[in-house]
Amino acid sequence: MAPREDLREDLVAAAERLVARRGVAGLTVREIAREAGVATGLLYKHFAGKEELVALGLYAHFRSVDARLGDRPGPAGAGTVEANLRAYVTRALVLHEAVMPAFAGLPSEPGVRERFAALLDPATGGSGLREDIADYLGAERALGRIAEGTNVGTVATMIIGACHELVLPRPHGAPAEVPPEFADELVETILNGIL
Amino acid sequence: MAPREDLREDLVAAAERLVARRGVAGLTVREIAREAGVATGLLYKHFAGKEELVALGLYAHFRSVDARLGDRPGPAGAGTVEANLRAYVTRALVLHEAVMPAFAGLPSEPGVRERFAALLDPATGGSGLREDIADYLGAERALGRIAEGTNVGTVATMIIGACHELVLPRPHGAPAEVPPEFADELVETILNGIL
DNA sequence: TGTACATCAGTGAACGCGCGTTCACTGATGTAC
DNA sequence: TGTACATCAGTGAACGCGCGTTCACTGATGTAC
Repeated sequence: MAPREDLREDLVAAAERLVARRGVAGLTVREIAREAGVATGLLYKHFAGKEELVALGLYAHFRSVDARLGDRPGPAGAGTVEANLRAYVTRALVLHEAVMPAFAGLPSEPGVRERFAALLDPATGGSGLREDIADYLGAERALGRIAEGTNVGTVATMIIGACHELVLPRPHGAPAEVPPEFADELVETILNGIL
Repeated sequence: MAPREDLREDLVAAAERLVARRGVAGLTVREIAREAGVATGLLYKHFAGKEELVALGLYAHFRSVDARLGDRPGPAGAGTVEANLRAYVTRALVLHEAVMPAFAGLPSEPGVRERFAALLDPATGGSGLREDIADYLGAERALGRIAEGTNVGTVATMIIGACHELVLPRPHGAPAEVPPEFADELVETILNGIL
């Protein structure tokens, strides 16, 4: 039989589709092989085992969503801080909505989590967006466009955390839907406070 | 053999200890039975199955942590808004730190999640703390101690989300440690903004 | 009080299942002559 | 070109394992006489 040179990529792509569709929890090698249209055993000719393949599929999904986000907001100094922050909030919401279901099952799969972490850029550690926001705010602070005493790390955590929280599945089934004015309200509060 | 009247409670307590120690992911009925000091089969004389028992153990853990938190901050109008909010942030941090590891595996166990959700007060839906904070802020707003236009739901989401985010396990192993000044910084930003 | 029996809380080996993984096999292709 | 053979990508039944669940059994207790 003729060798398929791209079979490794096909298998990763199959895993990626399944991860995007149903998350890492409960995936089976038989399912992935069926999705790729090959026999189960073939998988072990290309990967150390299920965990490596699933981690690669998850990573591919993550990268794909990240790439779809387009250019980063900013740079600092351009436009208004308000508009830039709103763009970052929207970015965080889209990222979390697209990626959350896939990641939900990760804590139950320590092997996959470790392999996935090893694939991430060690510098950013996978929380790239949080660092992006903190860096952006640090630059604005240096330009004097936000308060001197601002703790940019805390603010970045608040923004990411609020998006995360909003998208998180509630105990009763599906996550609450995101109110359309959420990004506006969030940025307004961050900029002006509530006093 | 003499019937043990409190065996049902013993089994739930055993499940609670294991859930608190290692989370819901990967628990086995044999483990729970061993922890309770009884034979595996006995479990099925008291519960519909593993999922019911684990859900009850998780609920007991949740209630136990919640009870340990003590009285709610507030009421609105008393003390300063700053001090009250700081108390709520501390409360949210403690709750998340104590409860997060146990809940981490829930998305992979839909049966347990459903049974757990059914145990929660249908009114609060398990996000009781978020509602508490929103209610508190609503009352302060009515008293004129915070800005009239404040969207209390968004602010509550930001507070809970930031605590959640901070406590969440990172891709690389354990969660980042909580900086001691985090609560102060968070409240300061919420109150005054960053402009 | 003593004895025979019924009850039933509790036991734990056994069952069925689905999983990740292995491995003896297949058959199309490339090569030697 | 035709033929015999080696190669090796790909197959999928079979294996071993751990799981949730079941069920025939045990033996201490309560009861009847």
